[in-house]
Amino acid sequence: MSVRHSLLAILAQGPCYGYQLRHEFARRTGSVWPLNVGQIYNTLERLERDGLVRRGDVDEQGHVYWQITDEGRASVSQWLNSSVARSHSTRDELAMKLAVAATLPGADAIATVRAQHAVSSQQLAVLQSEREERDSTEGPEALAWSMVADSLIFAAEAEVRWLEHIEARLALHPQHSMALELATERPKRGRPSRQPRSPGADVQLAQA
Amino acid sequence: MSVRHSLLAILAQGPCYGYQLRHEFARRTGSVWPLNVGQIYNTLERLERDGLVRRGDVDEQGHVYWQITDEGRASVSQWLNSSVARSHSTRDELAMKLAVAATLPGADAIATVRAQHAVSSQQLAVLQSEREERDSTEGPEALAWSMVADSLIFAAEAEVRWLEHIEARLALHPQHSMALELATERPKRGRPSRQPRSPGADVQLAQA
DNA sequence: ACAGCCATGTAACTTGTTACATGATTTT
DNA sequence: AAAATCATGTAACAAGTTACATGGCTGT
Repeated sequence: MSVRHSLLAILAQGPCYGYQLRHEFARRTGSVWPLNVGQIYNTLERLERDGLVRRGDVDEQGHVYWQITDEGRASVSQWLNSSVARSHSTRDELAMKLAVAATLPGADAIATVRAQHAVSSQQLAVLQSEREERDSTEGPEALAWSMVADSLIFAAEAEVRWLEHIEARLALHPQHSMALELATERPKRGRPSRQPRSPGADVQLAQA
Repeated sequence: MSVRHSLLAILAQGPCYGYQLRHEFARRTGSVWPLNVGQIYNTLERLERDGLVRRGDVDEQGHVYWQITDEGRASVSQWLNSSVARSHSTRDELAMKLAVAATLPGADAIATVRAQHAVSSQQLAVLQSEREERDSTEGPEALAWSMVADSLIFAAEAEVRWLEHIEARLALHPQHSMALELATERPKRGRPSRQPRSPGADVQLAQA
């Protein structure tokens, strides 16, 4: 929903045409999240379908200017005045993956965590050096970029710290103390337990 | 992709039926990300379509057990052995929103940041107290939960710190030093600049 | 008998995302 | 003339998500 809302918010500043929108979005987000041009036109059509935007004038060059509607303006205000609900709604890909991996009897969770740690640390270092390089740059665009960059850095730092935290935790426990076998007895309503699976038929998740 | 992969990884442990998969997923992720049952069946059908899973036996109770294929096993291994690419691919909803908001001349970015800060701090506090409450609980499920909980807490802490960081930054600068008017001159290829917009026709983004 | 959970499934829909077709203009 | 960029659009698809229909079983 964030791309959609961002484009709408930009349109609240004044009519834009497709390519211009892409440019404005890039300026405001430091070009961190590249936007496929096609997505702009898709999003515009969907916004039009929802009555938040309408096709406006076409200039001599053939540029199609889109303008926001009153309903669209209201939607932008609502967006800016509401807060982003995190935690329980947002699914964190990495947390989900590592939680699942850690509870998989066949998998080597520590290796997965260590590999991720190497990559995440590297990414963090890249972000930090980029940040330092551009620190001297001035102007509103640079400010916008540094805001986004800081967000990435803060998030990456937290990620690395979390990875170190759980690595230590996993290292403490013997081998697979988090391993969860498939629950054979159903939670409620007594049902006949499944025939025990043949022991060899289990996972072979050796790191390929 | 994470739900899909998680379900497949669980199936690598042995055949499961739909509801069971939901239960196993919940156990492994501390029930933090509730999964609509319908999504399980959708995902299973899509995994089947992609050859990663096949319909297996049906027991006396009518439970349809799904089993992973060799291709599916390969996919799980690949998942576990690859790292999650963050930063440039992942779009952070909040970072994107606040970057856009901060560059919108009509919007009160500081107010938006402060409102978000209140909500995020509150959410962090809730997470931390939940974490403390459950700290004494034992067993693999509790470990799995605490892993996910820590991830949420680390991320929330980073979010709050970032919000404080940018609030200070925004407070320093006069009023709208990050404001970005729509670029009237196109970047390259000299094109006639658009007729200047009428001054009153601009945004009225007073907080509703 | 009835409410509620277990269980499977289907249909519709959302955003995001990419690949492609088409043409104008501009730079080299 | 060729290559690159600007610009608009279309078609298809992925993953996630929800609402709903349909039964069976179970506890009260």
